[in-house]
Amino acid sequence: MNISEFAKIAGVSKSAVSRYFNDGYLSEDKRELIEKAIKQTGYSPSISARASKNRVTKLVGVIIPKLSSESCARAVEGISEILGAEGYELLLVNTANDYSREISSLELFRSNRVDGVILLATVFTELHISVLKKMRVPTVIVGQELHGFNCVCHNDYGAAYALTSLMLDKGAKDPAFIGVTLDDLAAGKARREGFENAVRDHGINLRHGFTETAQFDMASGYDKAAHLLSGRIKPDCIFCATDTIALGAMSFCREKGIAIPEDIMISSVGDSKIGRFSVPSLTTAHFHYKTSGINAAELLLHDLKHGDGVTRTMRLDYTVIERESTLFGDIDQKQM
Amino acid sequence: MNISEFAKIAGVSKSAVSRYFNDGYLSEDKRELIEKAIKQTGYSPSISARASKNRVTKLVGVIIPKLSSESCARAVEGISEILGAEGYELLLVNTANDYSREISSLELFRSNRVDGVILLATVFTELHISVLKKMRVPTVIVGQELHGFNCVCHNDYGAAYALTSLMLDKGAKDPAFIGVTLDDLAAGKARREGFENAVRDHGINLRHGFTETAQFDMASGYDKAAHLLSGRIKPDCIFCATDTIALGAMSFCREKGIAIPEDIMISSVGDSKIGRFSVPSLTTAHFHYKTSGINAAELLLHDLKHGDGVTRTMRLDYTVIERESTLFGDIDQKQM
DNA sequence: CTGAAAGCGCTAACAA
DNA sequence: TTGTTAGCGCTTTCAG
Repeated sequence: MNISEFAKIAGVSKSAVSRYFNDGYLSEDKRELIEKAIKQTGYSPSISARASKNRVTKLVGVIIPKLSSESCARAVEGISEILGAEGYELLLVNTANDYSREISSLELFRSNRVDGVILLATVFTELHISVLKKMRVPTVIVGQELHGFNCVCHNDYGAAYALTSLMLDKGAKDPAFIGVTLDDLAAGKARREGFENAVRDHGINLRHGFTETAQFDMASGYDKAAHLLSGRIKPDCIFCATDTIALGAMSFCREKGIAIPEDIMISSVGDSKIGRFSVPSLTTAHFHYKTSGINAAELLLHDLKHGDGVTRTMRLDYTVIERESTLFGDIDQKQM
Repeated sequence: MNISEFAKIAGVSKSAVSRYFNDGYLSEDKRELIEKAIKQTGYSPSISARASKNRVTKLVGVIIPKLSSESCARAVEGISEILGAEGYELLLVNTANDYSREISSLELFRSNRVDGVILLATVFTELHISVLKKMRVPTVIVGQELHGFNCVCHNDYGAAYALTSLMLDKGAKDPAFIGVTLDDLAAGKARREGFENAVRDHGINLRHGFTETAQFDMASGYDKAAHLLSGRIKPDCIFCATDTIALGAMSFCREKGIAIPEDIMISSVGDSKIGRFSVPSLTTAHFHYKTSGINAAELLLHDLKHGDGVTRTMRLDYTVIERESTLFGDIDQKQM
């Protein structure tokens, strides 16, 4: 059923039908005729054809590294909420941590198919930046900061600094660090700097060999903790770049009978659900992932409506959540 | 930049360009000319215009109740993996548990915009069914069984039966149940029937008042457990329809000093990550959510390629994972 | 306010 | 193999 056919059934002209579904410069009579015909036929105009004429798809491309990661899912929920309310739909690409797919998806989105793009970013290569520069649709980056682009990011440095300080203020003297690749400027570099500066500002010398670099998974956290805790001299607190890594480290401690927090304190960033239920529960920094999605969507909408060429960076702050893994004394006082 | 303009630059005809991007019935000379021009201009054909001609969008609509739920995320990952490999992209709608949005999304997808639809279903109303019947594009339902439609579902009944039996075989005599609305035929009705039949088959009379209906969240699991455990006569095992509910119930027990599994055994369905790290860890049935997404995508592709009008139902089996919450004796033997 | 007609960017049938 | 030409279904002038 196309517009001509439908117009014939309704007894009006094609243009009248088109107007009905668009601006609506139409008399009541025609309007009623058309409505009646819609009830009969169930006609609805072809979105593809409309997109082809208008050059507006009402689609936003969303590129994410891993859908089953809690932070990603939350951010996408936020994006979906805002964009959905404005009549946009999401074209979702799950790269499954294959960063080359980020590039190819960006290229796919570059000149057509979508009206805008939101990229949940991890690592930026030269290629990323060159493709991003060529984007012809508004684009927002979430989770990383890249000068000259719209960004919504988290205060990674601050969170790491605060959590490390928390442990040192509680009397830890020999801190260690398990981080992720420094290629990841946010989760890698910024969190490491936050840790290191907190240590330095507390007048402590970071011991050589007390800095590890893990993958983004639990097994790796386990291994790195094993390495840190195998020497003669052992750290009395560990700051981990992610909850997942911390959970792996805790798993090692539990196995070896190393008491948390008595023998060693542990904290990390992310506030994942599991950290609330692990034993001990995990001291962490909550990042407002859903909010970051919401803000990214709003930034994009702004650009879509009045693309003023000005790029904006928005940094969301964290909330420290202290739980058992750094809590001396009243262990029963578990926070959820 | 449109095809005519580009054809002029490349020094070939429009059709040659079109052929280059499609079947490729083309001489090497032309091919090279076009490739050179692409490098110069970065031209790529408009997907919208192509969709408008072809009536093929290479888009599949995916409707899900809650993206941040582990099971959903995993299923979508599976879908994305298979469909992505075939050049399809996902149009994702997150209904945020608002079931009326399922209807409106289905209607949106009904006649255009997407080539096919995958619905992660929860509850079927009359309206759902009537809209589903009117779908003009291939549709696959995941997580529920609905006669006359393509379905990929889980063995809810069997999992509930198996877990309940496991607890009764270990000596529990007085089982209780915390389920969800029976409107949800899979997670609600089938799991409840699995529980009840296992109880009956063990020659046990289910005590009046030992059947509760909760929401899909932890707080509700907590409340229902409180209710079950407040009477004079207390159950010695609880089967919960979902891990989330079980975690809530465990939280109540922990607070009241009720020992799991010594005083009461608990098991549930889902194998969520948290259940692996909770204390005690949770005995559960693993459902292959990602596989269900993969199979749904494959079913859809089959229909897309040679829509033979035959509807298929695929039921995936479960794997029982026994952990501490039903494990007497060697409590240290924690399974991850 | 309305309908006819031109045109969006692309594909496909056709004749060469 | 190629270019010309006639569409796809819709929107948008442009007269009236």
